[in-house]
Amino acid sequence: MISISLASDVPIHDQLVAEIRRLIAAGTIAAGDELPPVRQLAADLGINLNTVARAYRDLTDAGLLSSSRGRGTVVMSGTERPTGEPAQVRRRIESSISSALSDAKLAGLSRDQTRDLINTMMARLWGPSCEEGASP
Amino acid sequence: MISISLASDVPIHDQLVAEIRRLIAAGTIAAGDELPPVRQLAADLGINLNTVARAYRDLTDAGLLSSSRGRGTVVMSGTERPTGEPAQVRRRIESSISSALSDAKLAGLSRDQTRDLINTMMARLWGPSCEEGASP
Amino acid sequence: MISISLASDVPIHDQLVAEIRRLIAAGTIAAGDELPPVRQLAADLGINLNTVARAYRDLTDAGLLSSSRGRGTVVMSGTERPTGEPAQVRRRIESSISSALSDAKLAGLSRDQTRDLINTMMARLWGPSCEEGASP
Amino acid sequence: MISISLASDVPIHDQLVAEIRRLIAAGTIAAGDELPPVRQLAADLGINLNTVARAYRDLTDAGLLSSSRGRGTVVMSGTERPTGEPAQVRRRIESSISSALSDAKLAGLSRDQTRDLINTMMARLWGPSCEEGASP
DNA sequence: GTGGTCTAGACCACG
DNA sequence: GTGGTCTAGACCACC
Repeated sequence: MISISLASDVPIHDQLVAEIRRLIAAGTIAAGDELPPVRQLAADLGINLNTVARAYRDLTDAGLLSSSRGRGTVVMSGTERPTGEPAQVRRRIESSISSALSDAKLAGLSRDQTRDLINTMMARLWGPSCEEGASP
Repeated sequence: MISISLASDVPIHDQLVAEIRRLIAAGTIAAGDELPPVRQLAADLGINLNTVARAYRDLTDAGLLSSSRGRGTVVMSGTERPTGEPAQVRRRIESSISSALSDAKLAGLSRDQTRDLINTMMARLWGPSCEEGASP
Repeated sequence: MISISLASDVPIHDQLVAEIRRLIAAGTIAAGDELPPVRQLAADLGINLNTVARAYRDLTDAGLLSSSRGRGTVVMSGTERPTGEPAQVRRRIESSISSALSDAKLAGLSRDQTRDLINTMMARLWGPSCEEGASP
Repeated sequence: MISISLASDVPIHDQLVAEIRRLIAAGTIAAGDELPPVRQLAADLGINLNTVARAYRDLTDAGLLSSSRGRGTVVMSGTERPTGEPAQVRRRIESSISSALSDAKLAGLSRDQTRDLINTMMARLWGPSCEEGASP
């Protein structure tokens, strides 16, 4: 369920963070669900314990996970997440999307390639769309 | 041309980096173009000189800018940019988009809200689309 | 009696922990006293049940509270609290105060502002001081 | 200049963070100053490289330091620090001081002991006070 | 030289 | 069993 590329130049723990965030956003893992123990996930992915621990810690600091010794790591309920004021949230999202799109264009992707990529990934998060299958 | 929010919780230099990346991706500033001196940009935006310097440095590290004493700061041409292998690039883009979409969903944005936001920002990068609106 | 700011960037459960610690330290709630059930406190404060539960858990882990099913959550007596060796305690306190003062100075508070703030908060914990004001 | 206790139950990297924050707040190290390389500080303190690296990273994330490969770690200028809105800052400080005072009282320190301790540590941050030497 | 990352393996505290 | 911390030592990328 979690896919990691050891060959990527993106640090493994950052990839892990992104993957877990994606699973939470997609609802694949929900508030209260337990994440696999660091040792097990590390073994499954073939990476070191500390690398997983760091990803868990980063997400705990961000308020998405809650881990405690002896009790495992669970997904926090949505209300626990410090989102800040609506305007701030909006800005943060815009900044995040702007970066992603600039990344794509700078890498040479065309508008349509980028749109396809985004549609694919939105489908993974929100479920398949009714709009995109009909027109092309 | 560059918009910065001092109230945002996103670090100012990160906002600057995102904005400049956007302008480069959009072609508003092209390879070889000179960026304003750090002092001038800092004064224009009402922010600290060091903040601008750090943004320039981050972009220089990323290979998008080239600065040297006396020559100012210029945009590198696309072909000089170190992009890495195609598969790596693809992964990096996917990772970037995945994070942005997860951000949006975790912040409570609906699929349509996110789609609208993306369309707006794509229009700023690639020009207005023919699909989403009839007027332009 | 407990004041929480939803707008603050300090995690709500951390605010709750600090507030309850303050009430215990001030003697407002004493050893053996029962704390309100998580559901009630959550409803009173208008926050999520899990948030209160986590605060109670953190305090239980720290040895200040004791909760068990059916008995509710009660304040532990001071003698039962695991404090560690005197030297360790001293170090921990110093570390805690050092952090607080550094926080204040880094945020731009002057010596007098910080002193006033501390005096106010000491008065809430130990009762009004004879030194700082003539009236009480 | 930096003092660490290996015997303390406070994690070493947290002690390091607190110490460096203190030095920055006290002005002992100022904006633009370079911190010792991770390897050197680790050797000086007799601890591991990674432990120092983690402290540096935590402070970098917090916006107090700026480190980049090959260039060392420097203290950020005050304007770069994301402090947020005044009201938020005030709340954060209050929360920090409240915790410290509760710590002290719960550990059994008297009002006077706590006051003395605070005066000592304020003197280290803001310089010796004129007020405290005269009366007792 | 610098910081950043990852691995391997150990110990601790908690439940 | 869990997560948290620390050590030792390696490699990388950057300057």
